[in-house]
Amino acid sequence: MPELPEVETIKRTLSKHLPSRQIKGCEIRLPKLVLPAPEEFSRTVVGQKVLELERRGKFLLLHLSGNLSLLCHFRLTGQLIYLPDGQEEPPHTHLRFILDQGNLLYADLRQFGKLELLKREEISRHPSLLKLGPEPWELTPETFCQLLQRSHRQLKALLLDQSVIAGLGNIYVDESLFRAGLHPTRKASSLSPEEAVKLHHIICEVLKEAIATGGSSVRNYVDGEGKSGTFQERHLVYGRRGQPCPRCKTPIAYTTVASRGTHFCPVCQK
DNA sequence: GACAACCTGACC
DNA sequence: GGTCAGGTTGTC
Repeated sequence: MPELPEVETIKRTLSKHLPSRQIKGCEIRLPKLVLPAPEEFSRTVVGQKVLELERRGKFLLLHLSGNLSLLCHFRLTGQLIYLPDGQEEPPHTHLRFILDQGNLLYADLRQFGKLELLKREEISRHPSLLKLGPEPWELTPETFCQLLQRSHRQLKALLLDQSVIAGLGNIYVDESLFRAGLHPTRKASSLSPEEAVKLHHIICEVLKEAIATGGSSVRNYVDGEGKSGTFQERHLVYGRRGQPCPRCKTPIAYTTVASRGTHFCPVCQK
């Protein structure tokens, strides 16, 4: 499930192939995937060139010629893959951009993702992007600290809130809280300044490490070239329920917090 | 502030 | 054959 490190990896891998490519054709097989409706979407996008790629939180933006931008969100199982000519497309491919060299495919098992074509100036007014909080490393430790101090919410619920801090999802929240030794249900305001600063540092470190290893390939995540990441091999709690805690050997607990499956060590996380 | 809805496949 | 997985939006 693409969170910040996965979307960043998709951006980086696609950036090797897409800039300067021209869109020659567009096949939309799942009408609800796109905005505006398929006919207008297709008519507008065909003939344009890809200029550059940008990531904001879990959103990917493809900036196109003609003052256009394609706003992509993968939700749980979306994939955006550059496919050289003559190669077989992955299952659940719902959209195919035919390029002057190769193809750009959008595949999505659960069909939750969205591809929205916008005029470039509409980006700054888009409701989803307007709501988005800062990237984790754009927050100073002091601002992060104040943010927690002013919230009575559970730590996990706060960190998952994209309007507070952009890019974290279930995997990286669980991993960060374990590494920080903090219980997911702790009230955000109960953290000491030292704990808050440490958590902020750990979040940034975990995300950077995940980007460096190409993201976490749990479920069906692959990058823009269809390749898996390896950060899942470094997960300490996520997906390890019942297995011994790497620090104290207590079985990793699994409960629901903030309506999400939550992995943590009941001994190490306070 | 909690939770259903959107979907399909993997798993019990 | 039922449950669960989880990001976001919309509803209560």
